[in-house]
Amino acid sequence: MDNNCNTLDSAFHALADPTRRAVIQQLGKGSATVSELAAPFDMALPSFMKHIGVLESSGLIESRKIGRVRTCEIKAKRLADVEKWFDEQRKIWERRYENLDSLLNELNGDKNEY
Amino acid sequence: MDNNCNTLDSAFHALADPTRRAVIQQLGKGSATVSELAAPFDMALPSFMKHIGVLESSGLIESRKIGRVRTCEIKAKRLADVEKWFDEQRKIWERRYENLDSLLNELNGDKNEY
DNA sequence: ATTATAGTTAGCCATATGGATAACAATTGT
DNA sequence: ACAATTGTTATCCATATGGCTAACTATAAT
Repeated sequence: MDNNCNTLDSAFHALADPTRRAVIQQLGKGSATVSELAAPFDMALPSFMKHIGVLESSGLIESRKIGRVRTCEIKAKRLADVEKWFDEQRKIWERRYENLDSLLNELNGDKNEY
Repeated sequence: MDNNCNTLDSAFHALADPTRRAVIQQLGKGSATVSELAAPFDMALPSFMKHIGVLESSGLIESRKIGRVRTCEIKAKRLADVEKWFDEQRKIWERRYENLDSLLNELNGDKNEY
């Protein structure tokens, strides 16, 4: 996987915002309209729509308008693409450890570093 | 996991840049100094150092200076924290599918949507 | 036909981001 | 001592981001 990758750039950027993550989480439960999605947030609609725009142009969601209502749904595949990046990183850095034990030890060690 | 979470904000933001993802990938292979990490990039050192700063303040890497050399290492746990967010999302949206087959069908369907 | 609903478009604004250069430490090598 | 190496600090700059309001369009609903 290429790190110099627009897809990952925009997906990670889209996820770097609590409003947008919350939208993703909500859409994980099922499709929803823009105003349904916007309801929990204390934010003007045009501002909220920008978040929808960022999510959609990142490929994490998709939407279509029927009548005056725009309905959004999550795109499972794009989330999977991002996870794949993590899988690949893990493969790389797990090579440094002879066995799973030393890896787990490092993970546990980190918990006590602060 | 709370979506309104500074840790995720800064980690996702840190990963939303190809230079920084490449640094993470390189550090996955082992610790390295700032100038070693900077070498592949056509970028002034102060600019590159900002990326290191972003990565470090996100908790994805850690560094310490010995003499005049600053050595960086990856922090496995923070990457794992981010992956955990994906795990939780997957748990949520997998509830919508009765079985793995319909899930896989949607994933395959997405491949042919363009 | 009016009115209410659901988005959209167009600006505006403050701050953050990602890059640069120039000048300055502080170590290390000769 | 002097020079080279390795970062660091201080500005500066253009653009992007995330919020707002005001005014608008298009589609129901009454």
